[in-house]
Amino acid sequence: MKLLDNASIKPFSVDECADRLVNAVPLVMKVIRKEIRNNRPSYLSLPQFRVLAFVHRREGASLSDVAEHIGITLPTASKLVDGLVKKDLVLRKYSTCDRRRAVLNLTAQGSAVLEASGAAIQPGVARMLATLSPEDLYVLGRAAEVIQHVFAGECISKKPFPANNSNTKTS
Amino acid sequence: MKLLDNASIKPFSVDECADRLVNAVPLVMKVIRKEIRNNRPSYLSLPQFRVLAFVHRREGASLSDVAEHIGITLPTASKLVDGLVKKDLVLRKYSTCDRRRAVLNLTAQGSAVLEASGAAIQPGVARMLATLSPEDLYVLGRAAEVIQHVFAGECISKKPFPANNSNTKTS
DNA sequence: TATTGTTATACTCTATAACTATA
DNA sequence: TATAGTTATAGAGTATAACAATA
Repeated sequence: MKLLDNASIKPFSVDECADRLVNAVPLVMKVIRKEIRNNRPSYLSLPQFRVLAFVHRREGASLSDVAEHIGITLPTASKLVDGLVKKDLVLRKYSTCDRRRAVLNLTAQGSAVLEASGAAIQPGVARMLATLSPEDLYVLGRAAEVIQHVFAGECISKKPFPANNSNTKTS
Repeated sequence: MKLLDNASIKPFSVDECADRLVNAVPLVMKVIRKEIRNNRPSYLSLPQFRVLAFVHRREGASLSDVAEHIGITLPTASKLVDGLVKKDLVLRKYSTCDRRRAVLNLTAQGSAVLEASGAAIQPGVARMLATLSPEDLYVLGRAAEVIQHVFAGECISKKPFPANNSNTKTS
């Protein structure tokens, strides 16, 4: 598929592109954060919400996975998960293969809470885009693809995706 | 300037575009945050860095401006600024027109610290983009433009830009 | 001995409530 | 009475250090 009219575009340098990205991305992030804030239950802090969302994406994740991905230390992750376990949103078992390793999963209630909140984020952003031309929408959609391709690696744990091990026991 | 080969593109819906944005933007944000973390002086916390950067963008801003923009309460902003003033990075005077209103400015040292740190963020992102094709760079650059256009309003205080009032006195 | 996670401790960030000073 | 900011208090998030359990 031919995307651009190559005869007429003036390409951006890597540096200029990075500049623009550094300025633009936080603007979107601010809206996303606002939506999360407004739509999460009041008893869930933002860091807890992030942990909950991560466990959703990576059922069976270990505490180290959480810490590494969210960018916090192990003790902090431990305490955040403590809170989620107390609220009955996350189930913390320990792997029978390696009994040191925690195996985190959402409870039914955790899934419900996350879905209810998460569903509200996208529409908030969509409202901002409502007035854009099809061409602008296309540019944004394609840019998101490029970003996924280039930046996704940063977001994936170096460790293999944890098998959703059913050989677990409750703590 | 003709940007897209309209005959061949399949436009994204607003919803799909929002979906993609919600997934892609945090990936870039994570890299930006990492760069900030790695390049700010160790005596500056991330919230303090954000306040410092805001005062840089809005010399003469009030405490309320800081609180509203960063998304924190007035007492929190007050304490963060306290720390910056103690570190001699921010100067807090009070307007002579309205003696309740704080007037915040960077000290020479504050400017120096911010510039040194800030300069390092963009190259970190640029490194991620090094392998992209000119076409992908173009898409990212254009997307940033669209985002600026649509989302910039969210980031601007509703109040008029504070005049850099020289009629101030030290506290 | 190395790895996974927890506990202890201390500090920053954060908000709500109550207050002061100014308008 | 309303607004800008500070202070008091309490709770959450954070990291480093020390520890326990397991591999």
